[in-house]
Amino acid sequence: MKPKITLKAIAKEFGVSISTVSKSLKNSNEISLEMRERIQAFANYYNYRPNSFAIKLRNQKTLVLGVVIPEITHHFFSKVISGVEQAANQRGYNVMVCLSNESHQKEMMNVAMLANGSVDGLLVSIANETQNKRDFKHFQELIDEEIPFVLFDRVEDTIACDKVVIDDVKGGYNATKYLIDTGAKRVGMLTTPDYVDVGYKRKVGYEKAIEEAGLPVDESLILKVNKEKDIAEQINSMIDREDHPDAIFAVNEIYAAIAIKTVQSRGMNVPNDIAVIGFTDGLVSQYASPSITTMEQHGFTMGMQAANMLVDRLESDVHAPYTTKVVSTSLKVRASTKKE
Amino acid sequence: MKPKITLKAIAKEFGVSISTVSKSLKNSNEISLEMRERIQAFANYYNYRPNSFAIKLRNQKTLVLGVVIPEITHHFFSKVISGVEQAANQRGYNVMVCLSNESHQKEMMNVAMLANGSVDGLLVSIANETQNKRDFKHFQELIDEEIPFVLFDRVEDTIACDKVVIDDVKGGYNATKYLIDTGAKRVGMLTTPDYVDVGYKRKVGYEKAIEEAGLPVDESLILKVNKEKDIAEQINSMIDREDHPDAIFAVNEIYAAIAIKTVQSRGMNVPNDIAVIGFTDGLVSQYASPSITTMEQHGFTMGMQAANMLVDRLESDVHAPYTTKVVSTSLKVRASTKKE
DNA sequence: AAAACCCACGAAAACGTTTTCGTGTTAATA
DNA sequence: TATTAACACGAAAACGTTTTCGTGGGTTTT
Repeated sequence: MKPKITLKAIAKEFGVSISTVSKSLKNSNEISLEMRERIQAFANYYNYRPNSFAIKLRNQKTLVLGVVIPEITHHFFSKVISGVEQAANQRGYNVMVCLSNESHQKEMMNVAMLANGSVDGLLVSIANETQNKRDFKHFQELIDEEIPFVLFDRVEDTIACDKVVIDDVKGGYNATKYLIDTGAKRVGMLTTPDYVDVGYKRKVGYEKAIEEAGLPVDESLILKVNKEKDIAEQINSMIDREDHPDAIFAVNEIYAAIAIKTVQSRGMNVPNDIAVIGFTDGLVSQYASPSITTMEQHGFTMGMQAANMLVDRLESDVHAPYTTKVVSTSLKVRASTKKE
Repeated sequence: MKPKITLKAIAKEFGVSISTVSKSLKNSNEISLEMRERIQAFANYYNYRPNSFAIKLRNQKTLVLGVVIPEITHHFFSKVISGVEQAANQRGYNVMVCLSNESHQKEMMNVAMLANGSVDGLLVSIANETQNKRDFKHFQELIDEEIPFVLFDRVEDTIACDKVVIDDVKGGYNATKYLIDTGAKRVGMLTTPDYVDVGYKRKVGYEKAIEEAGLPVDESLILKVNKEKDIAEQINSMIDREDHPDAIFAVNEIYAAIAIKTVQSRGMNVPNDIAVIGFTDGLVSQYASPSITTMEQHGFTMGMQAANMLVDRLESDVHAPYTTKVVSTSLKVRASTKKE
């Protein structure tokens, strides 16, 4: 990198002090108009830009927000990033993205790295492995060091901080209720292991809707998908029975899409034989055949909210009480479910 | 943020100089073992971490790579980010992501911002609008300031820098040739306006394959999709004719998916009546019905390559001659095309 | 006993800003 | 004419680190 021009160099050029140059460039009327104009013209010509490290060292602020997410290739998370980026930019901040790849180890490293002066605050969605191990000491360190952070989507209730969450219980409830309202009598569910917070909550909502409708909760219709094994095969075992469900609530769009393909491959029709509803409105839901009815998660909104909460705390009262914002889901009816 | 402990504070605590503390923490044998141990224990207890701004001010290095991409919600770009992130991390760098949202203005702002000391170098994929306007002066500024950068995927040949590209001409050629090899006689193409570099190149490959097969190039079968208008409608106008194509090469997976839905909605079968091949192996291609045959772009590989090129330049010879790496595509056969 | 050497540490510069507090000169006021 | 005010600028501290170059006191060598 070319050595950039500094105040010192300009000062030398004009035979004045550094302070004079600094003030001139800030257009301080402490300096004579003539001198100001000459220095400004010179600085402009040489494209002077203050050294950002020097500024940051002085201000102890980076104007950068750090984001740690489990996976960037999930449509939902990329939407969140977009939202974070937009809100951050509007408020004069930039965004640094780190990926945990669902690894506890990598999440800790990223958090530690970002907390170590790279950013003013962070936005984190917790990795599955971290939720499984229930090891949150890296967040405790943030609290000890008084570095503001907000948890979003995949949160942990016991951590004292700002949070932005989807109302997953309600989302699960509404999705299931919609299936029941459109005629389903036996609703199956494709979910994650219980340690995945959002999967668990959606299941709670699912069970609530089933019970409210006076239907029996059949544990054999709740499949906790093991991502390590063949997913289609696991789903197939639910469909390949006499008493297969007549509707399926999938906890994400991928499971929904695989379910649809599995149903179709067995010669059955979606939604007539088995209706399917997903979660997260990604590209797959839009372009699958049939297109998939789903619970929209509004990731973009969530990202904006989270970023704004963080900047609010950064710029106003750092010790304000913590709040939790709930972003509600909304039903997007498409072709994979029956009409009311 | 809690005021962090500094060398000065430790020095005061022990009644020694700052240099002694600094050296002790670096375990320099200039300092007596006893003093070293006492200081290290103290620093450790108070969780001392050097102030990163001070370090950066001193070293004039950030160990951060900036990335500017048009859209993060494109699966291809999120794959690239993953690759960049992994390669960067392996080599001790972090990644800062900025989105241009296909806007020329925002791209310029992001590049200027990142170049202004936030990062050691950048990775950019050019926004459509920039390609359309052909205004690349922000890159010229990077060159003038000698800030290393590498362009990837959406590049501009006239800019002097390192590049990583897909062999789009060959990809377009191979995709088209595969359609012809599996029996197509009239191959249509869904592409972008010509100013989108990658779309243009894929079209060149398409035409080459058509000509080589001794088929006529029918301009009316080449649809330059206007993203502002209803895409399905535009595609429909190509299918809704007596002499509709018997195969379609779509320049991305979204157009491919929409084409499939459009064909199906007209009561025709994919691939028997019209075969469809896409570009980019995203989730849509995997989960559409039928699943979509496509040219894999290997975004992850591309990201890793680009990041490594950048770090290589940063860490070794900054004035080495520029190179262009070509990442080849590969055909992923699925169900939207006929078998050979 | 003089010369050389080692040890353990400190002073200070450097990185580039911003900002407070002078200070010397000139012009306006009493 | 003496006092004050305005003006235009400079010195220096502060942000936190690293590193070079001393230096004083003690120990070992000839």
